[in-house]
Amino acid sequence: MRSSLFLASHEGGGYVSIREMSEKLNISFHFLTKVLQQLTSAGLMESHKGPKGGIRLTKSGFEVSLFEIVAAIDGIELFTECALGLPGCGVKKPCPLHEKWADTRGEIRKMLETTNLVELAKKGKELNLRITEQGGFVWAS
Amino acid sequence: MRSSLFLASHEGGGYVSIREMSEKLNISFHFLTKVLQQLTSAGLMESHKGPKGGIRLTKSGFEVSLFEIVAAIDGIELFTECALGLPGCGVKKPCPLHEKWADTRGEIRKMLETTNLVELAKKGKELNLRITEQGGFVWAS
DNA sequence: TTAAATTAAGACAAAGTACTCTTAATACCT
DNA sequence: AGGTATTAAGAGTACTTTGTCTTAATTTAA
Repeated sequence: MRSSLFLASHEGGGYVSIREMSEKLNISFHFLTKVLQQLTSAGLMESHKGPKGGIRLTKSGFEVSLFEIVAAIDGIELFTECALGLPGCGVKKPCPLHEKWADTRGEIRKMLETTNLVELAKKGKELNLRITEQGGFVWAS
Repeated sequence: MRSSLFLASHEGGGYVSIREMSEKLNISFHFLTKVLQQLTSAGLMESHKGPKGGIRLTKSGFEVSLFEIVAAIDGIELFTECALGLPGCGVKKPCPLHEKWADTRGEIRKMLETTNLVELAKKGKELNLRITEQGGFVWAS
């Protein structure tokens, strides 16, 4: 999410090197690379090798919601599975928690789905909100 | 949660053996024992050794919310930590997601806090809702 | 055409979580 | 008192997740 926000705030929309991003966000280069590979294969980002290469949001990535990022990294099990772990739990064969949990996970999902990456980055830049530990307010130029 | 619901539906309120519960709920005996130890040391349940021994909800355990069960097993980090993992994220030094995530985790917490164990068990018994995989509707007698 | 700068991929390692097993402690019953 | 049924505790194992490292592939630029 932090890397996605970083890229979304990158006005030019050009490629940003993973090395640079890893330093600005204080994330291990190799680890960040792995995460970005996942987001790339999910179609949210695209990469380019070689000098002047790097990574950027795809066109659709710019309009992507936080939900799609979560889904790409963690999957959607959270939003589909029974709170008690019972297989096949649903309206037909519900567990006692089914209804309440369905509501609640719906709220979580709604929040993620209605939160747009670019909006969030814009707000972050305007209000100078932080995306690094140090409270450094590092946004892509 | 399943074991707590099972005990909450146990009318007499007497001790139920872990062995019996593990068989009815289809949970490994040793594993269930560990989980129940956590709930016991959190004060939600009390145990008794020897023949006729077992485990039961404490007085307060009967009025406990799901939140207390979650807190005893998984801790409360989910309800206090920053969605981006930034230390010290709060109203003073917020991340761009802070407000939305604070709202959402509040919803989750509210649901858990306002859901009472005994109520849930009662509803479960009345509507014959399941707490086992097989769709067996096994509630304590 | 070669060197350098980059990401990709997969093997590897470490840490954390979930689960199991063995032994000890305790309580009941005869 | 002694045997048996039970939970407690801690060590141990296995699985999953997280994170790292090495090597390969690709692209640019001189």
